[in-house]
Amino acid sequence: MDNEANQQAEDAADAMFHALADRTRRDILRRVLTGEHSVSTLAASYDMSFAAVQKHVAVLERSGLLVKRRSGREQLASGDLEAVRSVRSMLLELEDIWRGRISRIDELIGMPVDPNT
Amino acid sequence: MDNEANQQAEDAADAMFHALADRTRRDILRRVLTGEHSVSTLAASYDMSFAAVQKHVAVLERSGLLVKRRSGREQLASGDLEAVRSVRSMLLELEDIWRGRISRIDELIGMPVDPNT
DNA sequence: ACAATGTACAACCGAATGGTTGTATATTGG
DNA sequence: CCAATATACAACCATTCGGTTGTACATTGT
Repeated sequence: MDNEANQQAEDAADAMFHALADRTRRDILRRVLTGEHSVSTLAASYDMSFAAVQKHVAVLERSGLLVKRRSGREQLASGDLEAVRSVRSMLLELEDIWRGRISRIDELIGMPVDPNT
Repeated sequence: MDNEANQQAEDAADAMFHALADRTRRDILRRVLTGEHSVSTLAASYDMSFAAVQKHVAVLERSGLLVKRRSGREQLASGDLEAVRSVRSMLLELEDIWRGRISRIDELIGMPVDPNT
């Protein structure tokens, strides 16, 4: 597994988790996952400047979790389901790592462990 | 739905996603999910000071993704599977929002959403 | 007893974050 | 054509972040 691609994967993970680590951005993401919203429409929902919301949208866009589409003077944002899925799969991978510990301990101690849940 | 509990949930989400938004911390989490590791052992794996690694461990601990147990002079860290799961469930919730299964966004709209995939 | 080990934490530093205001540039409606 | 709307982006500011070094303290091994 080349370090090249892994590095890019880590960069992507950094960007996505960082994008999710702010409640305003998570809220924006929830909204744009229900359908397209212009940046102005989104901005109207929060108690902060338009520029601040626009920057949050930019962070989400850079992470790939949100996609923008131009329509006249408006920029319509929508959430990217596949990106959300890819984040979830990273978490699943972590859980699989944990399951690896179970089987090892099972071997070592001889104590049968139930590998479900 | 009380804002009290929701606020706490958002705080927890902030902490967990923030903890995950750093590749060193993700790597530490992978290690401690395979089994217990002392902070020194972990620190030896990275090209940075012991204090830096210790702070990363502290961030993970504050987020709940990592738990520490004292054993003599050592502090043994292990990953908390349930916490990882709770993060994954947040992502699943987002995917459910996309599917339109969740009415959840209290304010605003009932935009019709195409319920496939 | 005491030197070595493992951990915690404070103080500091440069860079990044999350917010602001202000300015510039398209696009639209009348 | 012109004013209003929608967006982008720069400059700035306070705070947080990720790293450092240094100090303090408890536990261990000899």
